[in-house]
Amino acid sequence: MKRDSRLSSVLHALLHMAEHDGSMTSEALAECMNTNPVVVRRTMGLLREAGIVASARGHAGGWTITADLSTVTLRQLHEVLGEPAIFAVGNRNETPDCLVEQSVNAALDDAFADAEALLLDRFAHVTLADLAADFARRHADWRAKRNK
Amino acid sequence: MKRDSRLSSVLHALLHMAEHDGSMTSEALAECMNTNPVVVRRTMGLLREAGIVASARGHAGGWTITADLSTVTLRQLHEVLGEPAIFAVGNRNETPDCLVEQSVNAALDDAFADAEALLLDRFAHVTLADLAADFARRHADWRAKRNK
DNA sequence: GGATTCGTAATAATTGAAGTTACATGAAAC
DNA sequence: GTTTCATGTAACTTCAATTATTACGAATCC
Repeated sequence: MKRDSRLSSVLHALLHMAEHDGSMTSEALAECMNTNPVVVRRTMGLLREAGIVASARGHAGGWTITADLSTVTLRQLHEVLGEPAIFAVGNRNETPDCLVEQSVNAALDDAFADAEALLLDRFAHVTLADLAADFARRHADWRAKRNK
Repeated sequence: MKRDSRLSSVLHALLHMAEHDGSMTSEALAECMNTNPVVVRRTMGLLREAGIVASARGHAGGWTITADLSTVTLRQLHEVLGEPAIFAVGNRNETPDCLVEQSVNAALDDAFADAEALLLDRFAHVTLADLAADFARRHADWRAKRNK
């Protein structure tokens, strides 16, 4: 399967929107993310349902962030995207009759559950505002280097 | 992407082999794992290169475990399988020019790296002998329940 | 020598994300 | 009100990765 990069994509889009005054069209977002406007609409549509962004049609339409950046966590975004499977490796059969396989599954599930819990906890403590601040830092560094 | 279940498969196979006296053919392993003999050979071939199992051709041929069960960890098996990608989600672009995307990637990569480290550490502390012991426990429970 | 079993290459099936096309719907500009 | 711009969606195709299958060669034992 292809890797799911929607979380990465929406973060990229949201940060661009945060830096941009006014709304941005699907096409503009698609261009700066190297993808397709329809894909943008699909994923941004999920965020709209969650009240994180709003969309407007017609002239001067497009997408805007409606939520406070400091209240939106990566974990929330992960949930909004439908909590896609995090791991690319897993059990062959989730509900096996075979006792051997049950032992194997139990051991693996345990480890995966802990790793997932850690990841989601990390996600829960990173907000869009944090990312925006990190970007501002990088941007300042970049300008300092350029003007040196 | 389809989920990689080779680690699960290999563990299943190894535990069956551990319970079974003598060698087991690819076909027998394939049957108890609900898969194809060729798939078994492919994956077991990697374990053979690592010295964990041995194979013999012809009459009475098949696969046998050569390593001490208490020395083989899940982490080692993961490595033997080529350290497949653990996560099904990830960054859209690993080396972006865009500073925004660099911020996003940095945050995600950080969290993923920690989760991966935890997972591999857990894997490093589980041996085949542990799994065999867990199976023995389940098997005893099952027999007790059956004879009640 | 014949049956059995691994070894392996080549190819197809499967799965789910991502991309594309096409067209309908709604809002602003003129 | 008509044109233009933009979202909303359905349907379909492409793409990437694992897994399954077919086919045949090579080795081993009876």
